[in-house]
Amino acid sequence: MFDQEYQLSYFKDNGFTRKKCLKCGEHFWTRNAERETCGDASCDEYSFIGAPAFSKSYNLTEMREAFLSFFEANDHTRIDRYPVIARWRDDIYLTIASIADFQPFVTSGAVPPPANPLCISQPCIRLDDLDSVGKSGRHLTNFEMMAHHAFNDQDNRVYWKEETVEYCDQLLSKLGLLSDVTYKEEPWAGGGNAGPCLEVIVDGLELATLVFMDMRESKDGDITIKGKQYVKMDNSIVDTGYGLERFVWASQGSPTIYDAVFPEMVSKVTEYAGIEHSLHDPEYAEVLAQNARLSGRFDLGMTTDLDQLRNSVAKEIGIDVKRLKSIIEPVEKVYAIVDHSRCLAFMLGDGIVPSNVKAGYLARLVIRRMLRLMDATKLDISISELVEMQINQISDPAYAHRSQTIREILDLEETKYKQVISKGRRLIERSVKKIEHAGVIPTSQLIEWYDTHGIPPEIAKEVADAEKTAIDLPDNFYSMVASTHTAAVAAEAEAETLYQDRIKLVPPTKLLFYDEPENVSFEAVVLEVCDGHIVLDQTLFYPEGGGQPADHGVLSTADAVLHVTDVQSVAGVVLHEIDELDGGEVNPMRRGDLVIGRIDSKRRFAHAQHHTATHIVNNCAKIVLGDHIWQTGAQKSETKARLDITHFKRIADHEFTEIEQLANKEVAKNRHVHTTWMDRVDAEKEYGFALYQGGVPPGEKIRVVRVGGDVEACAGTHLPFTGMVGQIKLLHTERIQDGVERIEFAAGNAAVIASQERDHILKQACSILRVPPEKLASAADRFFTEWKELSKQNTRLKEELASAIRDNMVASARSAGNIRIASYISSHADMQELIKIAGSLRGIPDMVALIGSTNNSGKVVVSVGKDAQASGLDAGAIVRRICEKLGGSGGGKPEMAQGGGPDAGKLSEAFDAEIGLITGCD
RNA sequence: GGGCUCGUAGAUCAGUUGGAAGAUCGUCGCCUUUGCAAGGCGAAGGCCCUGGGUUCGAGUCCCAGCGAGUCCA
Repeated sequence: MFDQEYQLSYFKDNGFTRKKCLKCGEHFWTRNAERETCGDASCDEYSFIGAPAFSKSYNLTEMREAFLSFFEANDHTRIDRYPVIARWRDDIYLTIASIADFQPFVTSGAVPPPANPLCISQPCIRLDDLDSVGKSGRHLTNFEMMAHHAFNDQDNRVYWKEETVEYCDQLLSKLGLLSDVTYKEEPWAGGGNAGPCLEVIVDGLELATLVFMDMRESKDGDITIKGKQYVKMDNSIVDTGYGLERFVWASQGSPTIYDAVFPEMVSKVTEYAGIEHSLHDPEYAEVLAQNARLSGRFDLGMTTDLDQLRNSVAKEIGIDVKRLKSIIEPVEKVYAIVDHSRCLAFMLGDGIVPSNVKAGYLARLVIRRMLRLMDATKLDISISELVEMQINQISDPAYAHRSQTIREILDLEETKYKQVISKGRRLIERSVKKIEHAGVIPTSQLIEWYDTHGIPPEIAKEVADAEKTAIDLPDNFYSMVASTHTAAVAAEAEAETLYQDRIKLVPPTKLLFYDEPENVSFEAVVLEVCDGHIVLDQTLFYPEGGGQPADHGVLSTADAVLHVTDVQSVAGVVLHEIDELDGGEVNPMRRGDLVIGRIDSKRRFAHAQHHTATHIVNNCAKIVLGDHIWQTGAQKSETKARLDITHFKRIADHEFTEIEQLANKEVAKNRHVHTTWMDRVDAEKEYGFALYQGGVPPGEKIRVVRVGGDVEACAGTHLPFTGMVGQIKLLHTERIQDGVERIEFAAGNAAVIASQERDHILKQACSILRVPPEKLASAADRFFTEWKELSKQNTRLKEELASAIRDNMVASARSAGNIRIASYISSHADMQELIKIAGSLRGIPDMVALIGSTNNSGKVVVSVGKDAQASGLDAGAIVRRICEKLGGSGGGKPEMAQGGGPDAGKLSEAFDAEIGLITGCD
């Protein structure tokens, strides 16, 4: 496929020939006449280990600089890296490639790139190969993708394949490449785009990928790649990715990428793990080197591959597999720990807050994994220290003032993890003791423990072993867990857009509320009527969006007044939904009608107050809690608003009041609220991605709203001055998810009403207890304590009363054969009292006691002594017989039972009947 | 966004088919001891998370809420 796509004159002019790989059958370009294989990892062994591929050894900083300055010298603009958390995207959590920085708006052509052509070194995080990290010698969770990008469209052609390959070739020789390079042909597809691609391979290692993106996915596309249809795009993008860490590794020729990328950290952690001396052992060195050379061939996603790798390394060196494992596994764990620590440095440095959902969950995943590895290697150091070391290595100035928060987050996570583990151990110990005789702990139990309690099966095994209990832990445990989840994944139904077909034909509605924020009425022409929805040429009605509800109001013509109850924007066209007409009247609006619209200004004003207040509160939360605060959602109404923010612990009372005070100070300053339409690129440059607190708006121009220190891309209606918010009253906080706090508050008149409501509650409570408000707490405390004491006293008294009644009953008991029978009816006793009496009587072997109360409904308790039971009497049966007569039922144990029924008046009669029955039949 | 689990004494947790709220540790008192540790005896300590519902009767079953935990996307 695409054979012709790769016939570059650069190849032909520079001594390259096209060959077919003897092993994998793919085509590649090479200068080396003798080369028969493509050079890819599965076809060739690494040959740079111990024999560097470049004439000079580079570290990360040197290599990055060499790359960027090379492209700068070739007319590329160097741009700053983006965060590893993809704030500007709503389809992915983490930045997985440099091109992700420019998706979706730049790649689609909707927004111009920040520079063209450009070069960047973008830190990326990919957790797909988490299991291979440390073992494969080349996998990293976190890497920097050095890249140069050129964005071509019909008006502006920057460069394409020829230049891209030439740059690559020149860069390699500038870096001092000693070996030969192969360019392997490989069509690329991903994220809805596709195109031809060349993999740049040196000494068995893929160093870079040159993607020529010129197709997009389309159902009726004429080009098929990997089972999907694509069409050619009008624009085309040079998307390259040069693996910084791989270049450094190849230049050093160290056994693994980890040794090349973070040598200091590796040696420090090996030291902490107590294995640093063994690394100097020649046997170890040999094992590690062989393992490194061969591991490139294996894709370690599967356990079988790992076993194969182990076997072939053991064979090569001539040692036992067990011995090999004992040598290599601790080292692999150290590599993984070091890798994870850097991944976390980036994640937390860029502001991810660990959570049980979204990107936060990914951070926790890595944290937990690292802690587990640290346990396994018995590292006597805290996770926060290791991550801090990495932060110092990265030396990003923005990270410096976050280190305090990062330390706190990690220490908290470590504590939480330890709690989970110790809780898990106790849980397992308990269940192991329970099933002692049954034998084996089933896999299903392990899955449940892992799934619901987060207990890793390794820990379960450890505990079970210690308790000498068998455990059924299969190798494919984690995939078994995964399979229990996939069954539950529901298919996402594609939402059908309202009146899609008809709206397509209507021009976008002109939005008046931005330019005329104070205006409440307007004139417009009806463009379209879809049942109860009216489309106008222009409108003052704000359509629901950005957590702000729609405006309400009326649309009137010469002979009709229609109430607008909802307003939605569909692809730029605003639909005004009108209230149902009386008696099924037909919508009187017709295309071309002239209407006068009037919005409910009170409602609009309340929304604006809450919206502006939301920005203020968000900013104050950031000031009080730290700059890891990020809005994850917001909703406004007329009476209150809520704001969800990322925070790693509960908001404390003093923080709550501090935010409230700060917010009201901002209101009092009565600052101007600036709203401007800006080029997206300029706005991002000036304010950063903090703009996208409330989500990412589409389009080249975005509306930037500046409220004091808070700057956000926001389409909502705001007040012109902060003072118009009036007052902000924080109502309460809620933890909607681990790592996400919800602040609820009211603004303006709603704040006054909310305060009044609270006052009212306070007054009510005070009047009930007859205390002034300042004494309410102490009074409540006193009453509660007193109430507890009185109920205890009450219980004691009931016991005393019970024993007095018991004595009376014993004295008045009637004999019937070899049993005695006594009864007692109270007019006020409750169930608890009756039970106490019965309880004190049931110890008398030959006693049958019928105790009842006519308080509210009929209540009955019956006790039957041991001997009486032996003669065939059953308390449960007696109670049931009695209660049936009361219109109820009951039950219990043979020695004591209780019940009741609504018909209390029949109690005495029922008792007599029962006594008659018992004495009669006995 | 979806799934699962848990809220009972200061702590860790039991609590059978719905039928008188428990254990262990800790606390306090007494006995034993020169003292401590340990042991023996005893005691205090509970809005069974909250609110509805079902029921004669709910810690237990159902619904809603609050709080905590965990797995996955």
